[in-house]
Parts: sequence; C-alpha cells; structure tokens
Amino acid sequence: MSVVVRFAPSPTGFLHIGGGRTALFNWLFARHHGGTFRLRIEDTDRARSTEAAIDAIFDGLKWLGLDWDDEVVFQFARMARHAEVARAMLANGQAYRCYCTPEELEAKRAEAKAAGKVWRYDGIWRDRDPKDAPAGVQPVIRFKAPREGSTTIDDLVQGEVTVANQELDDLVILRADGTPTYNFSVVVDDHDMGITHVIRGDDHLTNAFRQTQLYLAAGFALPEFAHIPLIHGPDGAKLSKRHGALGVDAYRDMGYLPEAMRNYLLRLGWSHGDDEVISTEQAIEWFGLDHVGRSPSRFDFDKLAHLNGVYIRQADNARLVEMVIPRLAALAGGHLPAATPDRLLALMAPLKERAKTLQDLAQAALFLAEHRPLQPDAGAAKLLQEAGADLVGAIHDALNPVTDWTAPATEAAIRALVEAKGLKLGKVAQPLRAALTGRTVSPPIFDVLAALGRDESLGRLQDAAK
RNA sequence: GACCCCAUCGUCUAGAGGCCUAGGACGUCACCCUUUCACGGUGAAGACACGGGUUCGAUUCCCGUUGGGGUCGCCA
Repeated sequence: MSVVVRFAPSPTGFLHIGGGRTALFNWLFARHHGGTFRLRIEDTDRARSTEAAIDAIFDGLKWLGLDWDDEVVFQFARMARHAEVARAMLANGQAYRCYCTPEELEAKRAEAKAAGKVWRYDGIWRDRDPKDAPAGVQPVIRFKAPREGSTTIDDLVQGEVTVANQELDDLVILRADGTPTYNFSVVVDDHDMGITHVIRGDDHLTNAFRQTQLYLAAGFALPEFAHIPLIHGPDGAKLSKRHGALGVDAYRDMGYLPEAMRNYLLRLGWSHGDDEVISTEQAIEWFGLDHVGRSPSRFDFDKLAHLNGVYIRQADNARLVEMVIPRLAALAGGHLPAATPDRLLALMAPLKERAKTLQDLAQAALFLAEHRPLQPDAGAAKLLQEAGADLVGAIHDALNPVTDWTAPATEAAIRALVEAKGLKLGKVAQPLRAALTGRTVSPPIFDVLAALGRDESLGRLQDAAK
C-alpha cells in the first residue's frame, strides 16, 4: 500500500516553525516512501480563517521547498460530506442530538472549575427522549462515545498509549449551525483522502483517542499515528503563535537559507547517528519515524546560525549575489553603483567564509556598494589617523604603477613597500583596509583591491590621503 | 486539578544490558594558522534528575519520587 500523508494547518496565522517541521517530516516521509504528500487547509473556523494566512502557508511551504502533491483540500468545502457522515451516525444511533445551550454548558463548566473539578459533558441528552426537546433550541449532534473500557493507540513515535474511556466525553461532531467540529472533520477527511499515516505534533495526542473512537464507530480503517514532540522556545515553554513564535517568513527575512532551515529542523527530534550536516537528498534516503525522538526540544538560534553558515559557504556564488543585492539596496538606502553586482561576485568567495546569514553577508559587503568618498567608521578613522596621510599616500603611490590589477600583483607591490619601509605587513594592511572599506574588518585586503578594481581602489586611497 | 507524554553535557543529540574511563554537534575557553575578521586545525571544561528494584552487570528493563511539557471548547 502506498503511503499518503498530509499537512493540515489551520489558516489562522502564519506558518510557524513547529508547523514547518511537521510539514518537513511529512514531506520527508512521503518522499522516502515514494508516497504522496498532501496539503489540507483546515478553514472550518470561518471567523478566524483568513486569505492572508492561507497565502502565508503556501509561501512558507514553497520557501522551505516542501512541494505538495495533488490539489489542496479546503476543509470548509467538504462541509456537506461531514454533515452526511454525521447524519449517518445519527441514524445508526452512534450519535444523538443534544439540546444544551452553550451558555448552559459554560455555566456548568465554570461551576465545576470553581469546585476544583473537571467538567465533562454528562450525556444528559444521550438517552433522553427527543420529545423533551425545548422549543427554539437548535441541537448539536454529539458522538455517543463508549463509556466502558479503554482506547489504545499504537503510536509510531510514542508507542502504545491507553486512556480510560470514562476520561472522554461525548464530543460535539456537528454544531447547531450544521458545521463540523475539528476532531470529526479530521477523521472524515483523513479517511476520504486515504491518509495512511497521520504525522503531527504531540499536542494532538489526546485527540487521537477521540478520533480513534470515531474511526471505529464510522467503520473507517485506522491510519497509523505518529505524534512528534513539540519544539519549545529557548525558555522551555511551548512555541506557538500565542507565545510570539516567529513565522517561517521571519527566518527568511533574517537571512537563513531554506536548505539550512530544513537541516536544522530535521535534527530537532530526528537523528542519524552522529550526522549533523545532512543534505535534503540524504535526508530523503535516510528518514524514518523510527529515529524520531520522544522528548521535546528547544529552539537554538546559535546552532541554526552555524548550520546556515555551512550552507552559505556551500552555496553558489551567483545565487548568493542575487539574494544579497536586495538586502544591500535596503541597507544602502539609495542607488547602488552599477558595478556592485560584479564587485560582489568577485568578492563572494572570501565574503561567504565570514557570514552566518545573508544579512551578515550584506552587512559585510556594504562597502562595495558605497559611493566615494567613504565615511569611515570610528575604528577606521582612528587607523587612518594613526597611519597618517603620508603613509596612505605612499600606499597609493606603491599601487599606482600596478597595471595587472590582481590580488597577487597588488600584494607584491604592498610587500615591497612594507620591506622598503621596514614595517610589519599589518601596519600597512590595516590603513589600506580602512581606506578601501571604511572599516577595520573586511575580507583579505588584496581580494578587496581586486574586487573594487583599480580606479575605485586608487580613488578611495586618494580620498583617504587628504 | 484530572488524564496523557517526556527526562544523557547550557542546547540538539548518539546510545537499543557489558563495546561507556558515556560519543558527536552548537555554544564557551585556550592554543595554532594569520594583513583584520572569519574559516580551518588542536585541545579543555561540561551530562546519564533522584530513590528503589530486576540482573553476575544497568545510561539502557520495571516501579516510585521529582521536574518539564501537552490536553481538557458548538478553536483548530
């Protein structure tokens, strides 16, 4: 039997990082087994679902590189089918009408809570004659849940988990307005979509019991369940939108690469021995539910940044240039010199050795996009001042005759100057760096010279010698 | 509070009874490399929550305690 999995977010906010990982695990599982990865938008809550959130989910998944198969299923569109199954269960005596009003239930719940007890629906309409129905109350349909015994799920990650049926009450499956509730529509949709493996966050573990009862009652074949542990924030608390967690778009904006994101998320809860840097292709080959851990993990920006640095160093230079230019434009806040892309490409190799994010890269490359005369920062100004205009002028004059403007050639010229003056290389390289970049830190200075070109380099030296 | 889940360095994790004087990665510290900063290299500090069992032998199995988390809606 072919594997069919799904990612089923509700469009009530952005795609957060936990959802991203759930999607990744589902996607990896499907790709590993040559199965199908489907997307279902759980938009039955009309009040909270938004078009913007749906787009954010699509965008987030696309950015992460998680492509889904077949048409997207919108749950709301399947309302009629949900109602149909609910009515069938009503006809079978597996469900019944309940005439309690929300207010009534709320009052009972509050009362129980005040007494320090848990409120469960008491099933007063379970066996009551519908003739007792109060006038003017639209009933909901409740599932007639088993009261004796227990329900066990055999979870692929958590193992066997059992709960006593008396812990579970008769849940509403169809609201008074005829719309289905979550646990019910999930069961109907997962069944209709032929889902074989339900891989989702651990926060759904308790739902799995009610859903199992529903599957059994409806005569549907049970899927396999796999509840993956949640990702917590650095403080250990649940990482959810309610706690200010970030959407995947925020990570994109901070300058993380999607492949780094995938690798990081993959290692949060899944392992393959001591392997850390794992390509997506390799992940597809290796991924399985058997090595998913059972304990929750915390999100660690440092490790993500490190991994991102690894992937930046591996990334194609032209691709990086393309991604960095817009950031450079935003930082420079004006028109970039026409030569910027060329300069950036020329310097990308040493530049990317030094960056952990695309934003770092843009920051470090900013001097390439600045117009003369540069405004040196405090450290650079100090270096220039200490070196003195004479030395800066001498550097200019040493480089001026160089016609073959390459790193080795300029280096030879500078080394000759250093020797003639009896100085250490650093005494010349640092003022040179300050003059060319306006900062004290940069990629190797002879690479900078080459990337900037002869005219620009000599011009910047001239500016600094004044 | 009830129910359920979880528990190895600060963090992510390897470990499936002896291979463990517990391995790797991030982070931290030191040194090397060096024109700055990185990268890279070498090394160091750093963990099996606690208490009972089971066993010739427990990080690994069982029970309890403690701690953390999740769920308790006509939300998803």
